[in-house]
Amino acid sequence: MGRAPCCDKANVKKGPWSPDEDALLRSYVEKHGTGGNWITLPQKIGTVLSRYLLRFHIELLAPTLDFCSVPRKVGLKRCGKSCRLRWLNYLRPDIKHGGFSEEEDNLICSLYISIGSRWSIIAAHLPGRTDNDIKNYWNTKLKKKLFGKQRTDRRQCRSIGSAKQESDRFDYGGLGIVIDGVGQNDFWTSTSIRELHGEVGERSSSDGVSHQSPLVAPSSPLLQPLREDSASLASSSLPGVSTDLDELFQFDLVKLEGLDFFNGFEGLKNSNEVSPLVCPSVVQAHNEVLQW
DNA sequence: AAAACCTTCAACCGCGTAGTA
DNA sequence: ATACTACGCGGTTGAAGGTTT
Repeated sequence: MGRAPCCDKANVKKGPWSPDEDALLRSYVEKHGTGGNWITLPQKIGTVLSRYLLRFHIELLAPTLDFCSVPRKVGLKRCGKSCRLRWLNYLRPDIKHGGFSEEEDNLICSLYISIGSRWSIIAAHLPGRTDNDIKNYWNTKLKKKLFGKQRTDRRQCRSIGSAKQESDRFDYGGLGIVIDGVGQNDFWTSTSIRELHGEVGERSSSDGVSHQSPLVAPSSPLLQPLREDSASLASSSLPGVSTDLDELFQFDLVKLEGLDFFNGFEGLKNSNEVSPLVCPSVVQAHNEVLQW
């Protein structure tokens, strides 16, 4: 018996996000926040959007449009987990896109040498960078740079998003409100409209969606003190803290060959101490973990 | 020109952990 | 104490696009 899936795999869309999906998620999260529950977020987005579209239809388009042309099931057909990832890695307003600076390279390298592939901790020291971003950057470029492979300088002209992605789309009333994932049987009937009206009426005051507090920027991990990192390092699945910390800082001297280009690595080759020439925050992190 | 190969990176997967009933 | 649920993390995958042959 495996673990239960986090969502109904058959009814969620996978693959690259379309610009419309991005816009839906972004606007919802910016307005309503996540509500502390990513799993139910796609349904909430659908609920809000359904009400909006129905009102839009009734108030503005009723004289001209057939009710049956109003989409009944709208929203994000995405797994909550996927929404979380998309928001955290791409849509968050404080994300820094684009190439890494030399300074960032150095910091990533030194932190990797110091604490290994704890990408979330490393990301916490690079404002605007995500762990996924740093992990990819490490795996594709920095690792090769560090361990001697020639890096090919290549333009990064990959287009963001997925313009090529196909999906069933519904252009609402030809007014530019485009909805993805509307199938043949997903349109409103007079019965279903009544049902929704009843439902909205019953829950108008205890709605749980419209009354959620607006998004509060998560306490930025970027600003958290290193001590927290140290604590999480020491407590994260490390049964024997001192032993494992020792292992954590056992540098493989073979792997450190070829690091000469990197300021401060000379010291690393000769001892288990982080050279003070390495970025100060790394020294601090290293020392605090050891002290812990 | 085109096939083969390589690189990049967004997204997925599954596991460990924390919180809660 | 136990079971369940959701979150967060790190490893991996695969599509897209670039480069080489």
